[in-house]
Amino acid sequence: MRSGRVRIKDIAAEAGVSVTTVSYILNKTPTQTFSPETVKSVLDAANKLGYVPNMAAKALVSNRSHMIGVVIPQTEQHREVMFSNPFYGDFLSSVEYTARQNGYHILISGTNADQTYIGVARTRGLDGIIILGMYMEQHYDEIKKAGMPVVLVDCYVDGHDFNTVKIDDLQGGYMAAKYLLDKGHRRIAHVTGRLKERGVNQQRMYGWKKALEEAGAAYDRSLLYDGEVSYEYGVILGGRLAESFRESGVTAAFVSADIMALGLYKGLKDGGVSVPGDISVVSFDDTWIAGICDPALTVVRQDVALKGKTAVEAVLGIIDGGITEKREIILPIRIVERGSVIGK
Amino acid sequence: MRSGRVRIKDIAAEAGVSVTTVSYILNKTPTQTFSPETVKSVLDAANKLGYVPNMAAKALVSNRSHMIGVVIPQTEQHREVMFSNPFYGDFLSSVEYTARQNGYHILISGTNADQTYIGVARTRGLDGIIILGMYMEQHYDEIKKAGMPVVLVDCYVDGHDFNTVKIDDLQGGYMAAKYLLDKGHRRIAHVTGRLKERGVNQQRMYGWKKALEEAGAAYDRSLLYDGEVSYEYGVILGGRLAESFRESGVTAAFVSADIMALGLYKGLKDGGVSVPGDISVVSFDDTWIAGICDPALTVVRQDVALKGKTAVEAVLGIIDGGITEKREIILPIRIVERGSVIGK
DNA sequence: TGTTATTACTGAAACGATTCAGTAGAGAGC
DNA sequence: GCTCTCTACTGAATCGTTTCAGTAATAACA
Repeated sequence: MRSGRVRIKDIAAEAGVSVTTVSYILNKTPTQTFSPETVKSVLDAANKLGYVPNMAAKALVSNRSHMIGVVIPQTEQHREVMFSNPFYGDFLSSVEYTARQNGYHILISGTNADQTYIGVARTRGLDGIIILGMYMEQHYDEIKKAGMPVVLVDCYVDGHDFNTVKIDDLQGGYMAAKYLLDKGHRRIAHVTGRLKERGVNQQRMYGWKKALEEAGAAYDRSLLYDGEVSYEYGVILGGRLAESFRESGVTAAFVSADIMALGLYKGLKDGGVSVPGDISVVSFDDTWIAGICDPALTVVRQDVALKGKTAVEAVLGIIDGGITEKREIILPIRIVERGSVIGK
Repeated sequence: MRSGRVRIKDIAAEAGVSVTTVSYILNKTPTQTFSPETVKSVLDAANKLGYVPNMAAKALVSNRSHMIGVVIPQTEQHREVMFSNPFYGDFLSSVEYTARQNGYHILISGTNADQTYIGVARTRGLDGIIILGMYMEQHYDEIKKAGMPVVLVDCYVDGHDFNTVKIDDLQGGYMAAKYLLDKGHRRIAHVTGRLKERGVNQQRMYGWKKALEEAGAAYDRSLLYDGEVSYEYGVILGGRLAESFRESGVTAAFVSADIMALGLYKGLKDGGVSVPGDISVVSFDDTWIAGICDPALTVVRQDVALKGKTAVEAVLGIIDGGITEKREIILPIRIVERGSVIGK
């Protein structure tokens, strides 16, 4: 049943040339020249026999797996990779596509206790890795030592010399709050998650705070709603916001992720608070769900697909040797106005 | 900078034993016995040197890559793998997790014109593949010939002898329509996509039709709304449904995917038709978005995570040689009542 | 004491590619 | 006719494992 594997050796026999010749011709090695007839006979033989290269053998000798790893955060309660998070989904679609266009495959993996991702990466011989939003000081040395091309996405840990792709999250938070301030809002809550971690949310919060302070608008701890970046926490925090709605005087909220914003909608609605009637909402990211809720979310938009593409190109740039110096790529963001904000 | 790779040979030298011994000890080969001291010295040496196995070499000699491929449908307009589709996202999370628990990694890939997935699978030496919802008669022979462990998920093409994991989609459609009929609805539209393809949607439609016919309820072509399985098409079809709402007498709709149901909500709302006030909606799948819309969707629920887990276990069963006969696994479904249906 | 098992370990051939370091023959230049 | 350069091609080592087929030494059995 199992089709006996065709090897380069079989092609060589069929075409009456050496294994070396077949390898050179199949790989179109530019430094080697062959007569058109030889080329044709090798190609024909390969075709006729149904040759399929063996990546394991290629990888072993060339030390190139043509795979890049993608590390996606997991939380403790969530032992699975969160493909369903729209941000990760959009990002991965783009990463997979760009990699594939360049002849690479991606190996997505969460990490578990007994295996660090870098261990997997070395075992699998990954050519490079893209690490998404990891709070990774503890892994820094290990990664460094592995000497593997690495691109960090959305990483705010410093003291490393890895290449980075990100947006200006502080500026994004600032834009969001400024936008609401310009619309006449004065008490603007911020709904976010994992604020203690040195990540994008912390930056967005700083931006929000900065805008409030600059405008001389009230800023106090009670305006800050911190939880997890999830729909469920959006609901919870929305509930809290609704509860204190009357006395707090809050008229707008800046939410640091679309998925939380949807939860917030639900929490507010259940608490009898309407969007944007009672509270205007600005969200962040502009994943595909931002457009499908009601009212559609006004957001600070980042191009997640571009981010994925850029990350792949960056890691490929290191792998192929072009890029050697440390580089930080900051992608643009902008406000996209939809229906979740009204002026005050 | 780059840490010189540690090989088994280096461990052997360090521990003063042969390469063979190291290999056996590291792999805990059950047929081989060694003295405790030897075992310890090898393990210590491996640890001290920071040994990381080389999967490419392992794969080359053992013909096992410990990777399984996952094929996710792409459409023509969508050249990227649709991670963002909640169904695929939920499925992949589960597949990745289950695979990882079993020491496997998954290779997700779309296909492009010049490379069939099976070609990738053979080149990469994948140990097995999970094919999701593919209308794959044209690939049947190729896959068959590759002699690779395959599990088909949600596949309704017959004449093959591959293992299959699915639900009873016809029964699911029947349940949805029956549920609405029992609630007193008589004119029940069906909103779906890619009906011409021999896939799950066709089956669900047959089930819907069967229930209508059994109940002696009206069934005519005008009740059928066919498009693509996407949010956008949900909006379009919702718009059409809203347009003809007054004269059609439709009071309920059975939608064949959550993502379309969300679109339908939007289309109906824009057309001035309310859910469930004017039209009750039953959706299908129960992905994470089914609970977050308003009103939350009453759905025919399938356990997508279980489906992913089952698919991985099935393919692992073939790989490890346990399962050889053709098997068809049908997972259970049930109605989950939420807020999108009212009685008539 | 001689045969047979058992334990602990090893040598070397694979696996399927790549690529360095050639070689043989033809043509050019003088 | 001699060297030199090119073109077209090849032999063999190498990548890091696994695993078959041993071997030598000791223990068990008759």
